[in-house]
Amino acid sequence: MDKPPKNPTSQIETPTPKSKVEDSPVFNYISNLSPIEPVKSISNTQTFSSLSFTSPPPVFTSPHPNSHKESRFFRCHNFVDRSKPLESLEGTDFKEEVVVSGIEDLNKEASLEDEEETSIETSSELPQILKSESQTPDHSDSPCTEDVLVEALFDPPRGDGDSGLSSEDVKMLVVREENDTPDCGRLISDANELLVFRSPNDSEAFRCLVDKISSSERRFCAGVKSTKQLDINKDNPANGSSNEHEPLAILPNESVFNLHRGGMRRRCLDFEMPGRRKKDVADDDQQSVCDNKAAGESSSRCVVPGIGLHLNAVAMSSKDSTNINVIHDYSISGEIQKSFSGSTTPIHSQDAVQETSDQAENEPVEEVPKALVFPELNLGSLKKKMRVSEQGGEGESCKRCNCKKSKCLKLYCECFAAGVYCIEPCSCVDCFNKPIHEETVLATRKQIESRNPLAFAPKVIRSADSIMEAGDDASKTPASARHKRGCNCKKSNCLKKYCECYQGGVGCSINCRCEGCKNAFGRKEGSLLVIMESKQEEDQETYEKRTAKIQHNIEVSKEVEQNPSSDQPSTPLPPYRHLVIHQPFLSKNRLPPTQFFLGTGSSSFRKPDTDLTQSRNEKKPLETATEDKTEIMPEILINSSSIANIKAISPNSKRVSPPHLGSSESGSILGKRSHGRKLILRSIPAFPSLNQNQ
DNA sequence: GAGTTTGAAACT
DNA sequence: CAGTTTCAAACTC
Repeated sequence: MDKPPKNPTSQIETPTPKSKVEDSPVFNYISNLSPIEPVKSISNTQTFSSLSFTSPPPVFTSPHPNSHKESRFFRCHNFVDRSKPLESLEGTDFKEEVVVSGIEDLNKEASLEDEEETSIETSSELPQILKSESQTPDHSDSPCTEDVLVEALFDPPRGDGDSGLSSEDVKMLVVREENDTPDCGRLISDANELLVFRSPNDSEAFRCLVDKISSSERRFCAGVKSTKQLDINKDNPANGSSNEHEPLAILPNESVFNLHRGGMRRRCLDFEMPGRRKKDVADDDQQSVCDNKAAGESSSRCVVPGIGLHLNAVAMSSKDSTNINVIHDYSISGEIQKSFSGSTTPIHSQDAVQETSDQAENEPVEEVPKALVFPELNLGSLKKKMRVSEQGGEGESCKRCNCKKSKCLKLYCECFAAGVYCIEPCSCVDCFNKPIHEETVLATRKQIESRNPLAFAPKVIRSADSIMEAGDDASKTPASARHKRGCNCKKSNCLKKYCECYQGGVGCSINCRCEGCKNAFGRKEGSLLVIMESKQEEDQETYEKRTAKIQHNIEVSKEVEQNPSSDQPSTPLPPYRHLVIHQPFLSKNRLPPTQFFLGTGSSSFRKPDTDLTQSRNEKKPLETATEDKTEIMPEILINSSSIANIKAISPNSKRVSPPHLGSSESGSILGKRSHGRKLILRSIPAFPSLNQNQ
């Protein structure tokens, strides 16, 4: 707030940039190619801004988390935008979107699973909204379906409880949309991609990550909101005089996205977690939203399991992974619909019902869920959190801190680090990380960001590649993700949560300075190589199996699609799906499969700016990747076997992930990698990074 | 629940 | 940039 160091401009610029961007030939080109619209550019800026909260540029810099998701989101939103110009958004439509988005956010935070489930359940409303949107003439294009799908998936919340929509409804929607749009296939694929991205990032961390920031912002915003309504640019969704939508409404689409994702979730989480935060008085609005949603839907959303605020991956990783998985299933492109109709929906729905049983979800999904969940993570830290939070699902999601001396204004504080306000459950002393001290929080945040622009970025970045990775092991491999900076473990051998890599469910990478690394998710050193080698061995052995499995899964999925009635628990969602889903997050303890090497988009971490751009770029590619998914898996496997070849291999240039084996994350390498990887961009030729435009 | 261990974050 | 200190989570008992 005080002074936006560098980036502040980005926020401010957001408005202007749009025009510029739009005008630019590149923009036009892009817009033509992809569903992305001008809004997108805006969104980007906003999103970042949102991330940074009101002003913090640094946040923007931290690209990863958000960026991935954002880019995708943009699309979705974009689509919305398309249908409705920003202005229109302001109108009623806007509310709808907002609501949806808000829901999404919540879901994301909570957990992808919930999202999906909720989406299904709650979808009743959503569908309508979606429909309306989809109906919009603009959408005739593929985007519509995509958006719709995406939203549907994410939407969750609203209300519902609902009920009503069950997997069938969702299916209907999907189908309907598909029918509507000729390009359904593409759309679907896109949607899948989008979904995929979200999920991971979710990290992500995407989802998270990013999400974290956004969420954090949201919280902050909540606090701020009272103070600032005007700051549209900033993000402050907070304005929210009244309900959710207001703040959101204020924000441009992008902001909305961000808000939805991040802010909404966090708030919800916050509230939820504790049983509801009291703190966020300001958040009341938000709460109302959450509550509404939660209440309506059942707290499930909010509760959502666990999702933690933390965006970063850690907390999320475990559970989220499950969620993500689910999403992925849906997401899986073309097949998504199938999946919906097929096992997935029912599964999810079931899960949703159980909500709490995120893990349970897995059942239907098959392996993924269980595998995904980090055993340790959940057990360990979650334990505490769980305890504190108490509640069900929520508990975990929200992180609580126990700061005694830092006043929750340093990165020592998990809440602060996650970009969220401390809430009741926190046991912190002299906490300044509250809406009441918004200014202080923001100022502090800026300071920290000034020192390290990526300070608030998700620690664990999960690249799309991760998805790819999956493999049979998918459940196992978390690898795709990498820790931003790497760990420095000396005594824990990277086998305990002391290790951020391990905690995040990712393997150690070159960036790590750990000693005696035994990270179950992947060792460093040679780890990459080692892993690869080991993997190669496995791969050779398993590769065939995996590929067979994948194919089998595909077939199954198809069958399932054909026979929707039969849920396939296992769901055959194509293995990839599972894999992808699984992988992104923590896959079980296992390892890290080869993928890391690839790219793991995460790699980008180190260099913030570059990373950002890269990451963004990567993200895009990721989207494109969806197509490849089916192939990707195999490719991945292949890669694992012969990473070196990868680059050369990528024929279409689709995946050019440079195998930086070692590089997995290394910053310098990262940059390269990202480039390589991202390539794919099918729809998008080469996006100039939107952010960059900013 | 208290105390210890650990490693990130912050500081010098 | 390296070394040290501070801090809070993770872990152990």
